[in-house]
Amino acid sequence: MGKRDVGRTRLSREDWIQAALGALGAGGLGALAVEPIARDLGVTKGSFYWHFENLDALIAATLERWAVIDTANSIAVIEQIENPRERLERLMSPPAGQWEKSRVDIALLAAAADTRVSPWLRKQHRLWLDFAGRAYSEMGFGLEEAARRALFSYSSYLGLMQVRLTIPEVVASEDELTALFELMRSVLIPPKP
Amino acid sequence: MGKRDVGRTRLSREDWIQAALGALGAGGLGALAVEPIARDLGVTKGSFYWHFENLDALIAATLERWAVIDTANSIAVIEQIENPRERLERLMSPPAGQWEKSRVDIALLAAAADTRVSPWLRKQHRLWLDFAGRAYSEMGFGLEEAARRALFSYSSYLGLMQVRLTIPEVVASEDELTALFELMRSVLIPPKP
DNA sequence: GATTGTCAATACTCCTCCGTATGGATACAC
DNA sequence: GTGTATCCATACGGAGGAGTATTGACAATC
Repeated sequence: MGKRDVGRTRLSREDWIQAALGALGAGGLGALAVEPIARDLGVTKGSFYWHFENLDALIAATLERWAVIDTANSIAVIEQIENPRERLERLMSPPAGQWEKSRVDIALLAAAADTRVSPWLRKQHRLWLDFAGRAYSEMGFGLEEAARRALFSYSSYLGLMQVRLTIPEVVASEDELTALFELMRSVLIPPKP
Repeated sequence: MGKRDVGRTRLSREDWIQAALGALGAGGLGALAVEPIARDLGVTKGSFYWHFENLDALIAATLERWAVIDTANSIAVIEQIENPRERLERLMSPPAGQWEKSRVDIALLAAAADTRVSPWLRKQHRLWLDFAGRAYSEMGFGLEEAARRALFSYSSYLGLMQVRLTIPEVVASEDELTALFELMRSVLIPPKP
């Protein structure tokens, strides 16, 4: 966010990626630009072009990093759970802790039309859909129905985060948010037999 | 879309708004720019600045127009139905005909961070939420629960359209889309008593 | 302490877009 | 057909960002 201490240490490729993630979450893909980020880092673009080939390289590196932080961090953990219903319940819970993280998700969703992010976004979606689809399948749904439910769950989840970020007033309190996700689970995960 | 016949008739303010809507749906808010649209219309920006004060004026006019086309066309029609369940079912149906229309919706959602569209977007959301909330309320839900269900329905609807536009492969056939919305209704609209 | 490698500042060129100013063209009024 | 309003082209100026090339500062190494 704020400018860093001027004249302190020198920057690494990693610093640029972190700053890029911040810019992406704050201002969308359009904010992922060399000169603005350089200003924010208290540096000129002379630095940037030493660490990266060009802007596209930064975007690619940022997406790559995000894939590790985001999906791997959530799905990889939930995958350990053996009970499929429990997996789905975890999947349909409010993002733990930082809403800043989901800002990046929404920013990427908003940039779905951009050819530099769309292929990457497809992969992320497939991961989620396959994962949720498998859980539904294990719960006894046929393949088609399982895939369909997974897709609908995913859509609802994304839509919920998007609306929350777009019009925060409607989800004023944390309690309201909890209730919303509770409704989501009760509606999308069939009751125990 | 394609360039228009060069040297034909002259343009009206209306033509610019139509072209702007096309650009918005095709390339997002970023494509709502004077010179690109002028090129697409086979005209220079000399024309534009005669019809409009500046770019912001075009954006405002385009949003205004979209509010009429979109909301008035859907909600105003459904509002006539007296049965609340039927209203909800109509609300949660695939957008009639043109998917081009939902492209604009998604583009605007993607631009939610922009201060020129966010106030307008809020109004649209409120319209939808109030409308669906009232329907749920009439079906016997308490105010809180009705509002919550409305919000969740809206989120799901938006998410569904967004995912469909982002990864069309997952909703390959029309039948699959129909099935998806059917699932949505069956899950979000309580069965008849 | 001189050398080499790492990182960043400066100073460009190129491009795209916004907005203005002004004059030219076309249609309509009368 | 002359005049006037309407619509558009041309030619500006200015801003901001992508890249490149060159030089400078600092650190590590030997």
